[in-house]
Amino acid sequence: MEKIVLIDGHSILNRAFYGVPDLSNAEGLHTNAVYGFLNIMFKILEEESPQYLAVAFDVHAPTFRHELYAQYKGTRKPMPEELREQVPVIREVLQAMGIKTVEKAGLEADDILGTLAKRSEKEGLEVTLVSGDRDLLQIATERIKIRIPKTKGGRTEVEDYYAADVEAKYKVNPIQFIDLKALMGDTADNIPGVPKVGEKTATELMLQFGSLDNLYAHVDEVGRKSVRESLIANKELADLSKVLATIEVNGDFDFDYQDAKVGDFYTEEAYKQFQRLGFKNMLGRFGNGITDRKEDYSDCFKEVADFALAEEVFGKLAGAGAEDTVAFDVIEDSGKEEDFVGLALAFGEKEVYFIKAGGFLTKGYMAGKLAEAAGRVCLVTFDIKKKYGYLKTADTGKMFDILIAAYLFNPLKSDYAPEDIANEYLGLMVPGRAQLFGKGSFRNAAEEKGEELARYACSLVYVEWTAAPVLREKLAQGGMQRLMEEIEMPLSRVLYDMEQEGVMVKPDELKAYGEALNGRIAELEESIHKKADSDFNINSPKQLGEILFGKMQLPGGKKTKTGYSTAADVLEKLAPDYPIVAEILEYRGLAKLKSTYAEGLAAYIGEDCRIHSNFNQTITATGRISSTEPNLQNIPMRMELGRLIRKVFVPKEGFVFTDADYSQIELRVLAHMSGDEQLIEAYRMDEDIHRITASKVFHTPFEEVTDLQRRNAKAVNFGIVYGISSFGLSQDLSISKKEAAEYIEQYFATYPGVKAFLDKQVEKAKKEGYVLTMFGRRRPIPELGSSNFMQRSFGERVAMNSPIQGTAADIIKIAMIRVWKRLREEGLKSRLILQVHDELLIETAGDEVEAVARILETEMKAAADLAVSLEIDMHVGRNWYEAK
DNA sequence: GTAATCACG
DNA sequence: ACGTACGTGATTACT
Repeated sequence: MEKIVLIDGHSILNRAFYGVPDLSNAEGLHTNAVYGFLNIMFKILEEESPQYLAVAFDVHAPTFRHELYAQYKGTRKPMPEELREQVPVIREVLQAMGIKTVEKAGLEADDILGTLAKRSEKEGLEVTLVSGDRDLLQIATERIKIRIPKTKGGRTEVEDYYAADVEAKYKVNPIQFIDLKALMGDTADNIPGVPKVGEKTATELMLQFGSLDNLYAHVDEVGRKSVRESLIANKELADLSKVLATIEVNGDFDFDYQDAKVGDFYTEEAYKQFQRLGFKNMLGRFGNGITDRKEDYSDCFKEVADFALAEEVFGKLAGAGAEDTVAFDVIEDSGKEEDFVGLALAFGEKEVYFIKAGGFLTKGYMAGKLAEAAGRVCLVTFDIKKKYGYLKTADTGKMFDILIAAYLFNPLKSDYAPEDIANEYLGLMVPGRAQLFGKGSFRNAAEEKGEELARYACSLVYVEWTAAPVLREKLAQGGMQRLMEEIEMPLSRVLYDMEQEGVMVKPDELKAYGEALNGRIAELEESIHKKADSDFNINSPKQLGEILFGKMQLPGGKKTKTGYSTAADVLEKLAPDYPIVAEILEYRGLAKLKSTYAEGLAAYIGEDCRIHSNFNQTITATGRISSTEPNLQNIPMRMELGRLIRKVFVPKEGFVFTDADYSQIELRVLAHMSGDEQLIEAYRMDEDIHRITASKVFHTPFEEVTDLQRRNAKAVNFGIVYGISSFGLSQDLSISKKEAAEYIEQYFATYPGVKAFLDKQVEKAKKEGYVLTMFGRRRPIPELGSSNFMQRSFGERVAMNSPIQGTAADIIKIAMIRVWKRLREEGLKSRLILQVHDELLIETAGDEVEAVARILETEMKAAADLAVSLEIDMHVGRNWYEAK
């Protein structure tokens, strides 16, 4: 069936304005609302693929409903200037994209949409109506879907309503929804409603009487006296509200569906508009090929097809000197020989080559040539960690990874694809891999789309070669040159080695561990099903919530929008009183251990009996490393049963594990960065820091601090690092918000330097838009510009936390590099194999235990020079359990 | 593909 | 009044 998408122009623009942080283009024109509007529109279009599209706008002329409203309450609240100036802009952009806009004097956008929706439905079209305004829910039917986009946590989510969904949510059908609104009113839409009647009462009244007319016909049957009297006294207001709430569905205007046919949005004109507005990452939607509309460099791309040319290209590489920069990329999906499809090299903007694999280019030959150049020539690539296998050398001094550089420049992005980097830093459009080959492999592309593959490979190294100096310069300007050269680039080499080494696990013991859980899991499952008198799926939060809070009527239901919350903190409160809840918690714990750890880890054990996890360097917002496939940074520790899994992580024959972790590195970093004398002094005392804090905060002699006081002080210490809020602390300690606030106040009175430091971070972030670690790593905080309270508060906490967490991350990275170097330089057999944020694990040769201990101790402590000492805890053991 | 849950620092 | 601790990744259920 054909489909039409109708968009409520002003309402979506409005949503976008308040949902997207303030943006402006080079001319200083505000663009955030236009940007957000287009994002929402593209998302909807991708999901719906309609044949027709139209956007409705209000005309700025008085309308019937405006007048009624004016009689009721003066004039409409004025639009902020920053938004007002964007209204003509979005119209121009839509026009440039060939998108139909509709407006009609005397009709509001709502009325146009209502009319078009009903008309289109009669024409036999499926209708999707996009608005930020719940008013339009009254239009919903089985074939008219209302979509309401919401910005949540930075990204847009869309709520969908067919008629049935309206009923499910509001308990009234779309027609009754008008009367419901008339009763309860809506301040956002300037519908007065009946005083004393809010959402709850209105819903009750609608359920009882079915309609506004029927309600007034039987108004004396209304139970509550105050409501009844208000209804009678305000009948006129109710009628007015109903008129205000009713959307016109028989508007009188012409609409030619041919004008609304979806065509190619990506016109020359639209391109110019997007460029003017500075929407670089949307430029990627236009066409294929490098088309910056100035010069098409792809003319200079060469696919190397004969041996002589290949020799010439490799000769160029061999002839390149220390001052020359060569960008290279290996085109492959895995390290397997058969997946290798070619090598791309760029010696300059106009010297770009793709050498196809096979024939005269083997992987070994390529590796030899690359290794020869490595360390001698400036080498640039994207994601260098994947290429160290070919480069051999451990010296990263002359290497530059544009992926890492782009990450450092803005660590908040979820994707740093080369084509995005080209867009952002070069203002260039290049075809992305997915765009050219979809999900297909390179090998497949080589067979079926040889020409595109060559072009892709060439544009890849072209981008690398061209973007590297731009990024270098940007990093230098941002004060991150040393961070890049001395920390991140060397670290990438360390991470490569760690991935190669992997960690040995005992498959049989892991299997036995998993099987040992089965008995108890089955026992708990049976008991839970019996107690609930239902064979439901305990793993389904939805079913579980319905059983516990619905069927069994346990107290404390409600929480998430999709149903009852069954999270551990909710269940833990019930566990003492309800055996079934305690069993569910135990079941959950065991199921997690079995699925994620016992079975999950087993799937990653290689033929060498080792797990080679990925250590990602360009994921986190703060500078930490992350681990995937599998995540080895969240192996159980806190509970004994889970902790036992660590016994299956073992060193190889003749080796032991040495594990060293920093003692409270974040708090020490805080002491240093804040310069708080009291906190620094506390650390110099070389005593239990939480106990000292408790003693100071609760004015208790050190020796008399109770366990509870210590526990509370510890929680406050953690809270400070997280960007304290009294609510968060109260949740953690199960105390009142007031008490939590008092703890915090006492804490700040004790450590005034800490308070000053945290305030300064927030202030800086508000002024500059970012915060810094000790080593110059930046974390931008766009949330602070938000008009949304919650987002802004989040931004404030992030401003407090990031410098601390990020500096700690910097320090352990430095330690890793230093430890790794020493192990190599001293010719030791021991290897760094894991990092868990504040912890390093070394697979230590039996005869190197003392040397390794010395290296860890020295290098971890010397990684940074702080006002307080860096302390470590170190253990040696036959497995990870014993070593930790 | 997203939400809920829970493992770690 | 707003509704929260900071940073991650894997699994499961379900749309």
